[in-house]
Amino acid sequence: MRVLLVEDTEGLGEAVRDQIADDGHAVDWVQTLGFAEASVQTTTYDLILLDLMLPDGHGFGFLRRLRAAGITTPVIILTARDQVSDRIEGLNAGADDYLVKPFDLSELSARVAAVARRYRGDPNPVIRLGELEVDLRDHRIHRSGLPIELTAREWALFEGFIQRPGMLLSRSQLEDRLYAFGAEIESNTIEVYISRLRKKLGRDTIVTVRGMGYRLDTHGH
Amino acid sequence: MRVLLVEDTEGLGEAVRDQIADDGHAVDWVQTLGFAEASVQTTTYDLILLDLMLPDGHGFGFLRRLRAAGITTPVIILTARDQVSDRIEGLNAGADDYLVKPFDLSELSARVAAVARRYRGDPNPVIRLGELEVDLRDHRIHRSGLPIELTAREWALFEGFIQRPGMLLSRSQLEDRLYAFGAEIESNTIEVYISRLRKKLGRDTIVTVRGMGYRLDTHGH
DNA sequence: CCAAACCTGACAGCCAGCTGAACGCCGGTG
DNA sequence: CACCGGCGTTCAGCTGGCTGTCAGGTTTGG
Repeated sequence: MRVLLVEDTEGLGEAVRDQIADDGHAVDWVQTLGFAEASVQTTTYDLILLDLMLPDGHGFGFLRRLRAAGITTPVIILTARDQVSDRIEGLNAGADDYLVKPFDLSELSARVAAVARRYRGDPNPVIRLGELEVDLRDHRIHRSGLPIELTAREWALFEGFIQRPGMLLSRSQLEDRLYAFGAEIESNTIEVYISRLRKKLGRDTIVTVRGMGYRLDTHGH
Repeated sequence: MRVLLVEDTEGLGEAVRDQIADDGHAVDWVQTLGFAEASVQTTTYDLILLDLMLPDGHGFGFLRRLRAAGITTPVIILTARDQVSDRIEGLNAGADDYLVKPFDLSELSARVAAVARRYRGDPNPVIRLGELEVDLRDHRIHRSGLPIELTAREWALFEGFIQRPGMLLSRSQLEDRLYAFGAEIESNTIEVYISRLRKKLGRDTIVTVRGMGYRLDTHGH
């Protein structure tokens, strides 16, 4: 998918861009409504991620102009506040979904994936990994035919591995998946969850790369 | 099944047409109410998918004229998310189901399949689920042979589970079934209805997936 | 053989979810 | 017109299990 990210905050913008790119989408990142307008006129996007408070105006106007111009590209709004009126107004302005900052990156991935699935009409993808069968949509896992229960956090972490099989994921990347932006964690929580996942899914499922991070064992052996 | 698709948006129309065709149905796609009226006069359809905002008028008028003419063909309405009151009005006008754009194509397939099952008088228009027998067409449920009464809301919720047995449904997905799209952010209404359904249908019928949503227990126990 | 990095069992606090109860609204009824 | 019963929604108290932390053990690399 081709994604336009409209976000003026440096740190957040980078994190979002990298995450979406890692998910396999092409991202154009602009920081003002002016650039956004120019981009949508020259390029056809499959999804727009739109921050509302921007240096040169409010995102609603941009969204309304889009819709008025007959552009039906799905739009997910990113906003700082939990203002209910914002949410309703956003949906009325033609937004498709809504993410309240701070959000964690797995949440973002999930929403973007939902749009992508809609876009491609993809059916339910079941991934096979050694003796594991993973149903991404239904959040179900079977190991040698037996169902395995994962908690919310365990799933969020494991999903990160599944979506990037064999790729090295640093601890901070994994932390960003589990926790809202900025809310860094002090202790060895990631290690604990890795441990819990290994206990449930098999010792060799996740491989430690000492000093670097973890990766999923794709040989599934 | 023979399906009439009334939808003026090019991209969406194509996607829907292809999806339904892939499901093995014959699709006629028209882009105006005028063509739609002409089509229903010359052909008998088993299902009509109806967009509401069309270049030559609003879909409700068409739907009402259909019903007034004694045509009982099932109608599924497709509409944008910003028309909150549409759902209630649509159901009053004689619609059978309701899909909010943008929707998942697999979601569409599920609803169409539900109609198909209902319409064809399938060998089993009654779904069996453990000790439950569910009659989708008549909205009747028997548990171990004894009739069970569900209220409107309870049925709306339960139907969502029945149409996608075993699939994980998030709270917001379930809320979307009960309300066109309200701001029902802070309330445990869904939990209350889950609780009531469990009381009527059996504790194990609906399984909680903590932090993620609910799913129907397909093992029926 | 040492230090750093990592693993994992245990545990207390907390939060998501469950449910009985109450309230207001609506349509039907006497 | 007042009453009544059913339905939808909200609230509050409760509970179980998830979560994050720590401590002590184990592995790895140099």
